[in-house]
Amino acid sequence: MKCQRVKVDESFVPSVEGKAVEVQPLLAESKPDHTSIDGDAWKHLDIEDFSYGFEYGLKRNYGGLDCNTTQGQDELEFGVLDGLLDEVDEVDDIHAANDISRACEEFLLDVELAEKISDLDCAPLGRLHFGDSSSESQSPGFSGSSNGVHGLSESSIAVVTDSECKIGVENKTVKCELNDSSGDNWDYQAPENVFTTTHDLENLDEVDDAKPESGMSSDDNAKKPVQASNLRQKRFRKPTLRVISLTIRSHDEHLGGSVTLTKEESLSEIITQETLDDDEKLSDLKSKCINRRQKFPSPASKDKCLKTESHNELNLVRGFKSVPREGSFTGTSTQASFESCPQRGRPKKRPYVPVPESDNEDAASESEGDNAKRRKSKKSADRRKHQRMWTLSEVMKLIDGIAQYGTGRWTDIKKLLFSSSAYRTPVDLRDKWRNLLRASSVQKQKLKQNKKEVDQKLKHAMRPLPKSVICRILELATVHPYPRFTPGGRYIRRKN
DNA sequence: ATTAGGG
DNA sequence: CCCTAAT
Repeated sequence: MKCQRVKVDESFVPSVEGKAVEVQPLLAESKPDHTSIDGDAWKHLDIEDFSYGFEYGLKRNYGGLDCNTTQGQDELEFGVLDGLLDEVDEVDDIHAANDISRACEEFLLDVELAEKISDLDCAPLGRLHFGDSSSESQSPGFSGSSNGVHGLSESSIAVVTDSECKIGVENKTVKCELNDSSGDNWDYQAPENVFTTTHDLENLDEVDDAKPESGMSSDDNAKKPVQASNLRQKRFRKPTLRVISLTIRSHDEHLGGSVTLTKEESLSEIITQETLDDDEKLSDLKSKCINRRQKFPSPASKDKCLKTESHNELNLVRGFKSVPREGSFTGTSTQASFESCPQRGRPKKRPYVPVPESDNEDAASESEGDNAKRRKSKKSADRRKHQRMWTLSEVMKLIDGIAQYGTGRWTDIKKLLFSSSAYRTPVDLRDKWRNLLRASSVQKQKLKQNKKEVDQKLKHAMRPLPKSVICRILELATVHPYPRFTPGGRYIRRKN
């Protein structure tokens, strides 16, 4: 097994060194002391390890056609990554190495982000790189995972463009994933769920409406049906993931703060377009990315930024898995069964609530017993926030619920619309509504000013909400005034 | 137990 | 999100 080699000799650069060598300069050039990340995983775990495992996972996907990764397995792999984060030193056996490799499948989801980013990068910069980069890289794009990284050292832009142009469906990406994820993101075997209700489509339109604001180009996005090839392409591009992440950052550094803001905004917008079920999965990643940009927007704090960048990227992967697959479940036909026996609400004390909380699926697949054991042995929930990002779909569900029940019946809304989300207590819903009110009113004022330039500066404080959503919120705000008080000052419940 | 409201 | 007070 190749993975053994990696494990045995950490300094050994495997045959995929094209990757490792290419990527590292990027890291090195901006962060010379990348060995001193605050006492954690990255101190011991070098890029090579991941790159290698990365490719391994890729091969495994296509060679073994291991697409029907079960939720439980993902769960376990997530745990493995978690363990890596916490105690890399304990990666001391073949199993561990194997786990690393398989855990890299998790980059698949990450790639979706990368794709969106690449859209961003491709469009504004033009397709200048199309020709040269494609000719530059190895012919069949998919034969090796290294090609995606090829040429990174020369021009990170080229890499992005390359990956995108190889696919040749540049503008289809978003839509495809929307459709794809509306059904089943993980096992591609449930085609009947691929197309969801018109409600989702509505949402798509709404997001699209808000999209032009970012000034980015996804204008000619045609809503094309999902095709198996697209799904495959996503996997093929897996290797570019990390590179693209790095690329974005490097762009920011080179081009300066203004661009950073733009990217941040667009990024969140794009990610928001994830389908309503899928974005649940993406939520954590989204928050990670956005936070990352917010935290280190200025090129000044380069070193620090980079250091944290790597760290965050690990978190990113973890966060991805941390969002359970229940989203895709609830959004589809299986929802009924889930709702019939709603999960008991999140523990009253809310101790750590390892975000995944997909115990049902987890228990279902008992394939990797040792892995489970490994995960449990680690205190994996250490750095995990007991916070869950609100996704656009959730927000819209909440808005729908408020439209139905008005404000003040949060438990009802929770039971009816968030029955499948063990997290999100009624209080959470209310808090979120409160925040939405504030945010929407603020954005409305921004709309009046209509100063995009100045606007952007302030905008990075809050993640832009689609205009349509803002409208609904404002509308609801008038219909259901939040503090619902009678003239006498007493709170009244809307009867219904 | 649920909600309002402040931190 | 968390906590507390009020209901």
